[in-house]
Amino acid sequence: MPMSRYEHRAIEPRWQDWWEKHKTFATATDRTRPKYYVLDMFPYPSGSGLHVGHPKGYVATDVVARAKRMMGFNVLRVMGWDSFGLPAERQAMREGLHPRDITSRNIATFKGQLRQLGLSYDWGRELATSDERYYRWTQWIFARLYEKGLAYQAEVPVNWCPALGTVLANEEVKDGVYVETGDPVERRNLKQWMFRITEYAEQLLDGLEGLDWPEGIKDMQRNWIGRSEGAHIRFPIKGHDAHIEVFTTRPDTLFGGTYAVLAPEHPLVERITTEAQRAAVTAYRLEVTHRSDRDRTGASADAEKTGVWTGATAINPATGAEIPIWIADYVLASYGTGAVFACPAHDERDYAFAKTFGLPIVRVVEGGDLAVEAWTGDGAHVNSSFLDGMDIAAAKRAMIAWLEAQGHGDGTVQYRLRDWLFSRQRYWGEPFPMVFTEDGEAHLLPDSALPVRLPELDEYRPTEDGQPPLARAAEWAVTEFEGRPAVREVNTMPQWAGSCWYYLRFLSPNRSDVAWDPDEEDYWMPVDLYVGGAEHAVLHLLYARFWHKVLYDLGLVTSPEPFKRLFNQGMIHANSYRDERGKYFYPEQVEERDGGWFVKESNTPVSTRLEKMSKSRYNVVNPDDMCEQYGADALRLYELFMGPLEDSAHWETSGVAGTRRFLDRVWRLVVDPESGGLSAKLTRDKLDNAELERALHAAIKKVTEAIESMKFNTAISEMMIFINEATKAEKVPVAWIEDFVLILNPFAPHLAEELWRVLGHEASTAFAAWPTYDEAKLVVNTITLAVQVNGKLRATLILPADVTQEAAIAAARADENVQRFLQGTVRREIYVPGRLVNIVAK
RNA sequence: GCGAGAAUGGCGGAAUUGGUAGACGCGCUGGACUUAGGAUCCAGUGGGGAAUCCCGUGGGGGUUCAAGUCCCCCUUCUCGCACCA
Repeated sequence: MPMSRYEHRAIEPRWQDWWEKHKTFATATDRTRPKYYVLDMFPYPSGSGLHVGHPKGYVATDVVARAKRMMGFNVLRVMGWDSFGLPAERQAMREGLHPRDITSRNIATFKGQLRQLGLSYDWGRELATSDERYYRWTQWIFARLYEKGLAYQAEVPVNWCPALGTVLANEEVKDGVYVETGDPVERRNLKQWMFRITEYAEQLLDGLEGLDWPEGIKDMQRNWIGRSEGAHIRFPIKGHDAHIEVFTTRPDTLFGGTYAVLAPEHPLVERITTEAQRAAVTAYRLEVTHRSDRDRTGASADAEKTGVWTGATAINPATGAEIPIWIADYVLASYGTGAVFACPAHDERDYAFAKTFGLPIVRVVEGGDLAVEAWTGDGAHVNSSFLDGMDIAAAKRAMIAWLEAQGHGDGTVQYRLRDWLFSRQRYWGEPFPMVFTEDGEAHLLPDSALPVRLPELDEYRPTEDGQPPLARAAEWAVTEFEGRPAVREVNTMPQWAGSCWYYLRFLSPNRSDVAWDPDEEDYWMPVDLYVGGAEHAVLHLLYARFWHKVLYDLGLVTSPEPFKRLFNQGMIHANSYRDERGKYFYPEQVEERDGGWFVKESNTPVSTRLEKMSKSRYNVVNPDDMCEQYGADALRLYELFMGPLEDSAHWETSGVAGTRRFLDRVWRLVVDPESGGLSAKLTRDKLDNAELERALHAAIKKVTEAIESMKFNTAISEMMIFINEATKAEKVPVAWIEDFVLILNPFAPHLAEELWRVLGHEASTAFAAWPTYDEAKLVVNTITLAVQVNGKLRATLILPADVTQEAAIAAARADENVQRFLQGTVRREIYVPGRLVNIVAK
């Protein structure tokens, strides 16, 4: 039964079923072709489903995947679920269901939504991190890290979030609140699992060099790792058989060091505080522990300083002078050695501190005005004995050499990166493969004991005495280890764990004997293109690189870096509407008139602004509605046509109507409205229409290049130009339309498949050969030459493309309008072949 | 405060990287076909102007025959980091 109109509601589900039935996108096993592994950052399957912002990256990778298949690559294109995590646990508590049920329900929603978009995933490789067939291997990798000495337990001051009843990683806390929910976070000392990611700081830094990642993301990682070169210097403490070890990046300023500062938590504080100062020190330390993180971080270098003198003094090894030892919370216990020497003349923080407490300021570098502020710029050293006259770089080298020779210190490298806090007090996460015997010793379970399954619980809150929820599973927790009674670790792993290695599990997701097949790994890795949001710039991407580097060192993977190329798609924003009181309204509740926006029913004025899409802002656009009304192909096209993929974009549903109109024009060009067969406009004859043919080749070229450059918006506009020209043309050769349908295929696959059938082809477009363009066809035989006089456009001439410089200039000078402006002597004539002539006159 | 990026019609955005600014799309205006159209097609659409002209890429300077593009200064916005010694 031929169809005469473009009925996306019939076409799209039909092709989705067809692809599924024919396993069109099952990953090829042929190893003779080049491979291409294109990966989306897999989503957390939330309860609210997808909005149109989510698929932007998925559509982009789908275009790449589909085009690469047509170009002869074996493509690995997969999707899975980052399905452990807090929201499912909270939703479970609200609804009285098990997080597992919540999770599978949410996954079904997400999967249905993705399926509607016609994304060419190999669903046979679907995985979920909360599936025990998956997390068994997450535990297995933990075991490898533990064996390598990279996992350890420590009593550490942690970010405790009372509202959630869990600790959070440093990266998850900003300005004293949990970045996801805004709940306040406080400091507590707890025994936690840590990863020695700091041991890999240098490698993680160096590895960035060769990666094809956005420079901004690489910078953020460099910044996060925070390598700084400097020195450790030892200051003997007067009257104690002990010394303070400080870290400094400015050993050259040692002669200006007039006091030392310890972090309030520093272990030496207790020992060196004098009786006279003890009360003040104790009070200050207490005050600091009560001070929230928000107060303590987030202050700038010149912020007002607090602190207390310990009563003790140290000897400056350079000057031999006695300097007071203070404690102050501007010195962080967790960075460097938790102690600094202060050179107030040349450090903003020390300057602010010295001014507050009237401590001496001694200049050792020329420059600036110390009466006003610290001088941190370069200059000749003064008051510095053997350093006098040197600039900073030279003085640093000289000082480090001197310290090392005298045994007072060493040149060293320090990282800002901290060890990774890896345990959470949650239920819905991976259990650790660890037990503790009665002596308190931790033991790694053998691989044969994996997976350590989550026990069934009906209550996911922490216990009354503050233990993690797993402590409620008494029967589960009590076990034995090598015949001795033991208890299981009741913390679980953070959500980052599963996403650290999922790209490897996709290689052999159904193997129960190995985490991944080494041959598959050798063939497919590294990921050729990884697309996702920039919000994962430091967290997920740094953690995953860390695990990968460990696996590389263990010989378990063959590539030192997991993601060769990274691309961050921008977010989609939409207008939101709210009244004075902050109440939001749905777009269909408001209307625009007289230059303002009003609620239709009440005439209440509302203000509009562009915001991130979210349920609470009433500005979410649902892809299901778009698929229903305009079709998945139109939606896919609009997602990419909005603007450069990396930019954030402003959603306008009318734009989807625009890409839909384009697809309608394509349809009408090919399909006869009466018969449903080929349009009479199409011809099997050869046709001499250089303009149209050029437009086709321009489109093929642009689309081909877009697969590498990811500049899909301009590629789509080039396809539109071809269709506009073809619509105007009397006749269009079938062969040209066929090429066009093939380049359209990655963007609008349902329509392309349908038209491909109408054009008489039996096979799917999925593996049709990618059209090639001919540079010769792109050459035009006439050029439009811009003619300028003194840089101003005075005429445009149509000339043969092979016009000589002389002929072009002659034609330009002959032009009537040019003549009018050509007064005075011609000083110069500039000719840019094929583009313009500029005549410079008097 | 430090670091990175951005600013082009009513709107989203193009511009071979120094060579006709505004491609393509949205929106808008007019027309055609229509009982009707939120369908389709055609024409127009940066501003000013009768004009073959003038002005115009956040603002100010500069380099150049020629600047959205290069250099200097400023403004605004976005993102990241933020007492890391």
